[in-house]
Amino acid sequence: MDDVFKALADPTRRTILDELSERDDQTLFEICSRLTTKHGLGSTRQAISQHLAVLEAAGLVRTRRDGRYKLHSITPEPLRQIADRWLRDD
Amino acid sequence: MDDVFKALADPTRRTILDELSERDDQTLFEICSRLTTKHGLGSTRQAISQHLAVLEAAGLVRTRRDGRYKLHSITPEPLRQIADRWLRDD
DNA sequence: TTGACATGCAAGTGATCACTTGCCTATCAT
DNA sequence: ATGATAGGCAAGTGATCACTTGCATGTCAA
Repeated sequence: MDDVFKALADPTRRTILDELSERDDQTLFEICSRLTTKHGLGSTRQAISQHLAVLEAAGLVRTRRDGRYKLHSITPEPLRQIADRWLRDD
Repeated sequence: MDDVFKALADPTRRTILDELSERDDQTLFEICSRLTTKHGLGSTRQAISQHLAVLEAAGLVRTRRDGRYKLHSITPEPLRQIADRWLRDD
C-alpha cells in the first residue's frame, strides 16, 4: 500500500495513469509521444520507463509482452481502497 | 491537488489521518502521544508539527485555536476526488 | 545476417524530503 | 510576576527521488 501512495506522489506518473485510463495496451514509445503532444511533458524514454516500473511495482499498471513490444495497461484495483480508508464513516 | 498526493505519500502522515479520523480536535501533544502508544511511532514533537503543517497546506487537516491549544481535525473533502479520477468509467 | 527498432540495466547527479537541533513566543495557573 | 505548558521558526544533515548518461539485450524486416 505504501508503494501505491508513493507512486501517486509524482505528477508525471499521475499523467501516465490518465493516459492509460483513456487507452489500454500502449507501448513505452506511445506513452512517451502522447505525454509530449497531448500533455506538454518533455520527458525522455528512460525517465518514462522508470516511472512505468514504479507504477508496475505498485500494482497500478500491468504489462504483457507481444514480440518486441511491451504493452501497458492500468490496474485501478489498488485505487479503490485509498479514499475508503478515511471516508468509511460517511 | 499535487499537495494532497504528496501529503499522502508519507506513512506517518497517513497514520496521523487515521488518528484524526477516529477523534477530532486533537492537540499536537495528544497526536504525539497517541502515535507512540497506539501506533508504535517514536517521532518528536517538531517532526509531527511539520507533518501537520503539510497536511494543513494540502487541505486535509483544518485547525482552530482555543487559548494556548491548537485543535486539529481531518478534512476528507480532497480525498473524495482522488479515486474518482481513474475510476470514473466503472 | 545486418541494421533498425523497442526495451533493459546501472552508475552518477542535483533536488527534494523527513528529521533533528536550538532557540523563541504565547498562554495559563499559582 | 514566575514557572510550566503548548506551540512556532529556521538552519543544518542524511536519505530518498527523479532524471540523465552510456551501453547492452532482444526482436523484427530486408
